[in-house]
Amino acid sequence: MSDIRRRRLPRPVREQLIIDAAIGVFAKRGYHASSVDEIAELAGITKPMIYLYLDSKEGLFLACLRRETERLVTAFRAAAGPAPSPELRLRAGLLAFFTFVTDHPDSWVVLHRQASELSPAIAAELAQSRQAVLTEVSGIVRTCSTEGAGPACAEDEADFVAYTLVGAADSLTDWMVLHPDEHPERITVRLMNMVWVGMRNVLDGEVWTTPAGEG
Amino acid sequence: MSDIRRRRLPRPVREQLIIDAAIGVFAKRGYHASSVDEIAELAGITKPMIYLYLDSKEGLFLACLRRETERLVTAFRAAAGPAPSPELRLRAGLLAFFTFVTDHPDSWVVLHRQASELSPAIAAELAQSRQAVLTEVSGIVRTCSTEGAGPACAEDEADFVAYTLVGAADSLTDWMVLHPDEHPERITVRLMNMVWVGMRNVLDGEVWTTPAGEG
Amino acid sequence: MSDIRRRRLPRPVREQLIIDAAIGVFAKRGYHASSVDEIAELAGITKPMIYLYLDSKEGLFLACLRRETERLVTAFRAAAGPAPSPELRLRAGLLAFFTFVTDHPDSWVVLHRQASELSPAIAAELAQSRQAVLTEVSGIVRTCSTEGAGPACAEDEADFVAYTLVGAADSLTDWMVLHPDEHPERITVRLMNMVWVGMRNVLDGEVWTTPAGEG
Amino acid sequence: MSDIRRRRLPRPVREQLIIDAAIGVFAKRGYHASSVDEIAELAGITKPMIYLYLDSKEGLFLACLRRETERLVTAFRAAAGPAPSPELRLRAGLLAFFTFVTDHPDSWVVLHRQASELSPAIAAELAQSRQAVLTEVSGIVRTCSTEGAGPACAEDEADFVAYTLVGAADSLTDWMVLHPDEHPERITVRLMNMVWVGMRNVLDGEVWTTPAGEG
DNA sequence: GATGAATGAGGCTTCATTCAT
DNA sequence: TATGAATGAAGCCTCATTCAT
Repeated sequence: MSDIRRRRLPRPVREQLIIDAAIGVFAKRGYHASSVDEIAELAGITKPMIYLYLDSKEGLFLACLRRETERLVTAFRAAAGPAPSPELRLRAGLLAFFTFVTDHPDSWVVLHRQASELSPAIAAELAQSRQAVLTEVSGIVRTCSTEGAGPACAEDEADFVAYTLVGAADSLTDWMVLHPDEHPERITVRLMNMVWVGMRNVLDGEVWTTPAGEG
Repeated sequence: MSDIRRRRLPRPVREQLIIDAAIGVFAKRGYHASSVDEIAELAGITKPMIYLYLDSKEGLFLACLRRETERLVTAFRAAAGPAPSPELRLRAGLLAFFTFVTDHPDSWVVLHRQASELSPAIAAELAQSRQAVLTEVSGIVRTCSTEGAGPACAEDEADFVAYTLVGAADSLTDWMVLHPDEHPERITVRLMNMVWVGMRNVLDGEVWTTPAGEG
Repeated sequence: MSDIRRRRLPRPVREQLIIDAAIGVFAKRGYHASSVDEIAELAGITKPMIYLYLDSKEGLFLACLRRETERLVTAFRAAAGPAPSPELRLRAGLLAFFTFVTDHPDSWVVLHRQASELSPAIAAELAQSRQAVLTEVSGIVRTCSTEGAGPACAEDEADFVAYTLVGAADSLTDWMVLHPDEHPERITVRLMNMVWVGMRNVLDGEVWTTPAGEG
Repeated sequence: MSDIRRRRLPRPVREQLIIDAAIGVFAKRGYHASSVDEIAELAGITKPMIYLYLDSKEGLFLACLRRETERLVTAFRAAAGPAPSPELRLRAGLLAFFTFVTDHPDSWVVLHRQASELSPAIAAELAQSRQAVLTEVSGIVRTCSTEGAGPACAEDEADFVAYTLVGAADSLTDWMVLHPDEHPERITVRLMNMVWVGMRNVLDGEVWTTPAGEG
């Protein structure tokens, strides 16, 4: 009885419902191919409400970006922060990431799979969003080197490792779609296996050399 | 005489010019935000020619995809194929990739940075294109395990590693933009350093375990 | 106590405040380009109040028209009525007009500078408003002829003169903007200088003829 | 046979037809209340053609403004230029004006009866258009003073007179609508009668004074 | 007396695509 | 081989107006 057609909701509630709907459509179609009409219909209201609350299609997309970036970063920090060692922090962060992507696949698509076609304002926000993720990862990575390496050099190396990790994790979200039975835990363990040793090599400045006797 | 404005070119030549122009525009704006008008102007002809030769905007995009996929796979194979060991094949392949991206950044954007917004036909072709890259990598990876592991299992593991590698490499193309002085060779070495050891652990089925006394 | 934010004003007061705001917006933007939203905001209330009190955007504009027409006509009559001779009545009327326009430029813009784009109801009211002004002027003009000319004919001539005068005066309001130091008195005198003699010629039925030996 | 549905006209021809239609609609409804749809329908084509040729609604309006301003100014000059005396030049100019308005009433409405609601670009063009008319009139007026008065002062006076004349003439176009049997010649003569003498007083710097024994 | 929530309708603009030459 | 002319469809956005409290 309390849901007499969920009409006349207070603004903050409506806004979240609109953003929910928008994420779904933006993820499915991409920014340009999404129509505000479809988002409005999915949200159960009419277009003018979207423009009243979120200003424009661009404003709507930015709102999605901001909300989901915050959610992801929060989840990542909450998981990685309390862990007692660099190794476990990285493991916890990766697990949080794969869990987030498993639970909110649309959000991840909206955050990281938009093409290069976006307006300056959106491109800036998107870059910032991606940077926020990289910053979290890089922060952990910097604490992972065996020795306490020099700061400037270490920063560059840590960035390199962070890009590698984020790219690998992103790509593995596609692999997950092909292996729906694999749990985030398993994937995390495998990725750790794959990068943990080599990552520290890189951070410590060790250099791979062409095997003896070859090209 | 030679500058009768290069009108009346034979069809195959025109087609390549059109595809050249299209890749530039698609990379800059993304599929949906690109207009056939702009591509026609950049190619120096009128729209009806595009429709006559490539059928539709979709057909034009597919042509771009196919040509560039073939170029990339060919470069990869030419580099990796002749190398005498798995390690060197992987190294050569990665180097070929980073070199390709450095030389043809637009092509890579068109191939791997298009949003999820595309029509079924395009989405299929794009998946196939990405799969072609993954197949090459996976093929090499499968020869890298220390022991000759069981085939079925190995295939899955090799795929996992391939997704990781392609994702890492893709992401590192962004890192390259921020570090324009780093050459493909340097990046390849670093990436090898980072994954070579761990990759073989994964392929050999070794399992990372939570460090003793934690979690 | 007096600044409980002036909420809950009695209806007649609120109505005047709304009309004040509306005149400003209508003058600045024109009828169609004005939005009820902007008027409501400027008036310090919400849109439903405007609809409650003035019925519609059209009703609001009509209310502006009526109030300002009455103000202008009243000012004109008060000035022209008591003067002892036709000449002085006309002079006083013109002075009242230029003074009104100086003091209430928005009102005059709303009254006489709206495009032809208005709804029938508004167009009718606007025509009536302009006619009210013309009627005042024409009434004075009719008393200005030297001789007591025949009525029917005189009426037509007086109308002609009235249109001329009102058009001239209207146009001079633009001239005033370019010459902000000129006072209404000076302009009135000049306009009188320019039309007084010829006006009476026209009213007396004298006909200008092409100068001898030309055309 | 040559008019197999007037389709596929060359661009310059189509453009003029579009402008013709636009003037009609803009005059009837005003800029804001006019819809590009209606203009397209009246022009016998579809909207995209309008945008292809004239860029935007604003561009379309500007094209109307420019074409009609040029026509009016040309007609005015052609009439006034050759006349042998100031008086006759003014008379010829006024006659050309009233003839133009009679023949192209929509053009005049578009040129001088648009409200204050227009975009900066349009407002600027409109001001320029009105100024062009005033400049023509003012140029003639300046030659009308009895004596050769001082230039600077004379310029100001001439402007005053020009504003008066243009305003009077504009207003009389409304009067003409109520008196459809009056020909431009008659109106011109009357207006000359009304202003010729007084105008020269003003230009010569004579000052009207309140009649003795009054005020 | 006053308002926050909501909408139907319509306007400007652009795009992929085709026709006739 | 090549193009100027033309369009159907659809998208973003805004506005006057009303409902429920």
